[in-house]
This record gives sequence, C-alpha cells and structure tokens, in this order.
Amino acid sequence: MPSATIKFYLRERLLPPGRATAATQAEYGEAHLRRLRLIRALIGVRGLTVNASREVLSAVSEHEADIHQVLGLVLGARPVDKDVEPDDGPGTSDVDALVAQMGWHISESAPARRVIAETLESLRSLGADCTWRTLIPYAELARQTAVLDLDQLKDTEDSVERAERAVLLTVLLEPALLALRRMAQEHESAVRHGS
Amino acid sequence: MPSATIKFYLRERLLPPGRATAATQAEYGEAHLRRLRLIRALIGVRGLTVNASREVLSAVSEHEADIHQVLGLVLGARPVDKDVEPDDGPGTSDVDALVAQMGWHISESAPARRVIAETLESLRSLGADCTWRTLIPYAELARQTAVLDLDQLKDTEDSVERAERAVLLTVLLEPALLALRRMAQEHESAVRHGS
DNA sequence: CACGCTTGGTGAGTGTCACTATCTACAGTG
DNA sequence: CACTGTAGATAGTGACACTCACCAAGCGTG
Repeated sequence: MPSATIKFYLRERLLPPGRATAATQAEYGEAHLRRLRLIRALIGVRGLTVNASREVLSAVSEHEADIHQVLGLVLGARPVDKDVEPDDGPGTSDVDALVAQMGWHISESAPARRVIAETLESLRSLGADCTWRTLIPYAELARQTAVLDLDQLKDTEDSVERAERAVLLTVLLEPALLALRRMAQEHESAVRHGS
Repeated sequence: MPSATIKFYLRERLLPPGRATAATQAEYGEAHLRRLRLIRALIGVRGLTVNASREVLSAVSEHEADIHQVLGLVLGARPVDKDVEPDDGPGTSDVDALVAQMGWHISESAPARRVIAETLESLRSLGADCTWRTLIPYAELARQTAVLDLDQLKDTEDSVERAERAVLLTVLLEPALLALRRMAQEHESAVRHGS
C-alpha cells in the first residue's frame, strides 16, 4: 500500500495518528495495521465511502462493549449516502406490512426500509407484480442468515474483537453472500435449462 | 428525469435511438420508457456502472430467448469492473472446495469466484478464522434463495418479459436482499441482547 | 412566409470521490 | 555536513455520472 494512501487515511481521520516521537517521526503499532486492513476491506471489498467507513470505524472504537449499538450504527451505514430527507415515500406501507408479518421490530429510521421500498417501487414501475408478500420467503431466508451471523459472534470474548467481528460479518460478508447467490443461480439455471 | 440525462443515455448506447421522422424529430415508444426505467433501476437502485448496464441491456435484447445465456451474461456484470487479469489469487482453492462441497458446476471465469476468494482473504488477514467451511451454511441459504429466484421466472411466457424479469431478479433484488438481512440482524440482535 | 419555440445531437464542463504527486521542514546517520 | 527518509500539507489526477450550452433543423401560429 502506497504511503500516500496511508497519509490520506490519516488526514481523513480513518486512521488514528501515531504517537509522535518527534516533529517528523511517529510510532505506529499493531492496532494501526489491523485498522489499515479493516479500512481496505470496508472501502475496497465492500464499496463503502470514506465517510461511511469513518462512522463505522468510530462506532467500533467508541462502543466496543455494546455490540447491539455497534450493529445499529453499522447497519445505518450505506455505501451511497443519498442526502434524502426521511420523507415517507411510496411503498413505505408495504415495508411496514412485511416487517409486521415477520414479527420484526425495526427502527423507523433504518435505511433498509427505504431500500426495500425503493426496490419494490422500481419493480412495480417495471411491470413486475411484486408486492411485499413476494418478499416473505426471502425475508425468512434473510432471518436464517442473520441467525447464522449472530451465532458467529457468540464465541468471541474480547469486546474489541467482537465489535470488529460484528463489522466484518455485517458489512464484509455482503458481497460474498451476493456472490454465493449468483453462483447458486448459475447452477440452478443450468440444472433447469439443461446445458 | 432531465432530458439531458436521456440524451446522455442515448449517446452511451444504453437507450436505442428512436425512429427518426425528421432531422430534428424522433419517435419514442413504450419500449423506450420501460428501458429508461430499467436503466434507472440498474444504475440508481443497484450501483451498476454505465458500461456494466450496457452489457446487461444488450444481453437482454440480443438473447431474449435463452434465459440461461442472459443469466450468464448478467451474472458476469460487476458494479466495479476492476481490470484484474484472471490470475489464480490466494483463496482460489477454498472456493473450489466450497463449490465442490455444494455440488455446484460453476464456470471457471465467474467473477463470483474472485469475490468469494477476496472476501475470505480479507477476513483471514483480519484474524477471523474463516475457512470455506464457514460459508457452507450460507451457501445452502443462497441455494434456497436461487431456487426462489428461478421459481419466479417459471410463470412468465413472453421471452422478452422473461429476460427482463431475470435481470430484475438477479440484479435489482440484490440491495433488497441485503436490506432484509440487515433488518433481520437488527431484530435478532435486539432479541438476543435485550434491546 | 416569417418568427419564435422546441428538438436532436454533440462537445465541453461540473461535482464528487478515492486517491496520488510534490513540496517543505526537519530528524537521524555516516 | 551532505544524504536519506518521514511527517504533514497543498494541489492535482483520473474515473464517473451526469449537465450545460450551443447549433442546425424543424414545427406551429399569425
């Protein structure tokens, strides 16, 4: 990794400054290396913006103990931060129905709500007869995935490590899950259509 | 949508030109409107680049009949098209093992392979003891999701509509699935850690 | 038929974003 | 006391998705 990039991360406050031993010398430790790798993962593997990454990282640093709180902050981090005011756009009621049907308790301000609503709206405007009921089986699979996710966190003792692992599981695993789905689609499509 | 944007899509060959009735007049039909909404969905809802969207769209247009082929082309479309040569990076063998374990037949050149390998590599470099076995339950859930996906395509007769629907399901549903997972995580986390 | 308004098409510009090249000042080394 | 190398800061780069401005050529109205 070029040093200029590290300087950039320092300037953007993604990476905490090292202990300055002199005017042109600073000391960095193992924590900085781990942080650097985490940053690369958030920005490079997942497509988070610098701002979103900073929020996630500071959430990890400041609320190491409370996983639930860290998760809440992480879950609010969106790769593309459209500065859209929280207007109740179309499709919001569908999301409410879906959430209610699943028996979930989801924060009113969760960005995920808007994503679902937007997707449903897009699908409908394209002529697909897609209601919130269509998503129910998907939501059930998502629930099972989330159970897997949180099970991974159980056997971690250290709070710092646990917070970091929470970030990894929620954020970093996302592209991998989509990749798995695509591979499964390729296989399933091959099975059904011959070839 | 501003007309300049439509002109831009025309120039970028995302939108086919209308039937020119005169030098300064062209006729657009319902198909153009559907195409426009599809473009907005691919670029806006999903984060595809213009180039990736063009490939997806031309795949839909040219191979309307063969869903499997359309799916193959769609599945190859990545939002960020890193111009990485197909070198067998680290972690490739893990992906092979995972694919074999699932009994899948996946093209050697599938970008999804690289995504999985990169994610595993990132997770390991961060200290998570994450092997391909960790992903097996996730892969099983991905398989069930893919079954759902392809079931949605069964009851569509028209080949154009079916190709479009395939695109919608594979590409457009991705952010929604991630959003569902995040909501499920929020719920599950609240249940376990007592909100 | 003249006149203003609109449209298709095109080249150049904008804003954002993740870097990256370069410069200055200075610390440590031989 | 040159020489190497780092910290920190400023400004620039390239990619990307638009967006603006313009021009020639219609179109509709009087």
